[in-house]
Amino acid sequence: MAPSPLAPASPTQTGHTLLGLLSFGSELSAYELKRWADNLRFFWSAPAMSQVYREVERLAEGGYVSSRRVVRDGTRETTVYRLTTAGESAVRAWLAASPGPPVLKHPVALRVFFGHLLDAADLRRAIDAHRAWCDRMLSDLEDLRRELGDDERWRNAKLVAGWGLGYYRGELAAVEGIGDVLDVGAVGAANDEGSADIA
Amino acid sequence: MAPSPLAPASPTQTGHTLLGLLSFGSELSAYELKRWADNLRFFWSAPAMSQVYREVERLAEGGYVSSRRVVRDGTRETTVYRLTTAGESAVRAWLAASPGPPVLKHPVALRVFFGHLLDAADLRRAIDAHRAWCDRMLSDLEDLRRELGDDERWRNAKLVAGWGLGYYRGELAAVEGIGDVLDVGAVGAANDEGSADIA
DNA sequence: ATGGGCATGTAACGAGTTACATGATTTT
DNA sequence: AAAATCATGTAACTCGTTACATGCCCAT
Repeated sequence: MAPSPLAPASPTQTGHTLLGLLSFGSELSAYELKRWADNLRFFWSAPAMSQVYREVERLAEGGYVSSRRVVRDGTRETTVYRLTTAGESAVRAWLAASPGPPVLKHPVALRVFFGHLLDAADLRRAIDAHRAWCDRMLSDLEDLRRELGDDERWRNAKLVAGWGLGYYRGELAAVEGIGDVLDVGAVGAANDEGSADIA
Repeated sequence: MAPSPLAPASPTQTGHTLLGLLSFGSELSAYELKRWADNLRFFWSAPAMSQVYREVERLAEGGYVSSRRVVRDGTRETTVYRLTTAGESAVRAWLAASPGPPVLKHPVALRVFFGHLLDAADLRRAIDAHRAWCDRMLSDLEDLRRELGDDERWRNAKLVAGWGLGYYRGELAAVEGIGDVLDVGAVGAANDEGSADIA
C-alpha cells in the first residue's frame, strides 16, 4: 500500500486529550478511551466514537502510543494502547503551550437572542430542556466526584469537578431567571440585576 | 435513493445563525455579517471569515437569502444579502427544534485536569491567561450592552448579555479560586465548597 | 507615495460527524 | 432463542479551519 504522506502530522486536539488520558498509566482500548473521554464532557465535549478509533490509530502510527492485540472477555480480540515516552512529551508540550480561547456553542442562549423568531411556547420548551440538561449534568458530575473517592491521584480531577459544579449551578440559576423574565413578559425588569446576580 | 447533487442541502448551524442575523432586517455583506456574528461570541464562538463567505453563498444558492451587487464607499463593489421569506421560515423552524446540548471546549479546565503533566509555572500561566481572557470578555460585553442602549429591539440581546455577564463573572471567580488553591498547594482545601460557593 | 490595515474573497486541508456493518454478550 | 445492548470497527461526507491573494483606503 502507498505509504501515506511521510509527515505523520502531530496529534489533533482530540489526539492530545487521548494521550492525556493514557498518561494515568493504564493500557486502554479505543472503546475504553471513549468512555474515559466522556467523563471530561462537563468541560470538554466528547468526541464521536469513530473519531477516537481513528485518532488512536494515528497516534500509534506516529509512535505516540504503542499498540498490541489482546484477547479480552473470552474470545474477543481488541487493540489496546499504551503511552510511549514520545507520547508523553507530546502531551506535555501541548499542554504547556498557551491555551487559546474556549470554544462555546450555546444553543439556548442563541434561541433567547433570536427570541423574536420563536413563539413563547417554543422558547419555553428550549429553556426547560436546558434546565433539565443542567440538572442531568449536575447529578452526573456529583456521581462522578463521588466515584473519584479520596484517591490522591484524582486531586486535580476533583478540583475541576468542583469548578464544573459551580458552573452548572450558575447556569441553572441563570436559565431559571431567564425563564421567569420571559414568563412575566416583563421588559423593564429584564435588565442586568435580574440574571447576573443570580449567578 | 441517492441524494441528488442538485438538492441544495439545508443550511448549517452557521448558516442558520447568519439567517438569524439577517432577520433584523438589514441588507448585509459577508464582511458585515462576520462582524455581527462576532458579537455573539460570548455564547456562540464566531466562525472564520471564509466560512461566512462560503455559507452565505450557499444560502443564496438555496434561496434562503437574495443577493445583489452594490457599490459602496466609492468604487468598491460588494455583494449584499437580504433574508427571503424562505430563509425566515428556515431559521424559525431551526430555532423551534429541540436545542441539543451545548458544545464546550475549555482548554484551561483541561489543563487543570491534566495538571500532573504540567509544572507549576505553566499551569499558572494558563490560569492567568484565562483570567485575562475573562476580564476581556467582561469588558467587551459591558461595552456591547452599553451600545445596545434602550432600543426595544434589543431586549432579548440585553437579556442574553446579562446572562453572559453572570457567566463570565462566575468563571473569573472560579479560576481565581483554582489559582489560589494551586498556589497554596493545598489538598484538603480543594474540595467542593471552595470553588462552588464563589460562583 | 507608501505602508498598514480594512474589505473581499479563494483554495486546500483536516478534524469531527453521521451512518453503516458486524460479532459478542447479556437479558428476557 | 429472540431481543437488546455492548464492543469494535469502516466509509463517506461536511463543516470549519488556516493560509493565501488582492485591491482599496487612510494616515504619515
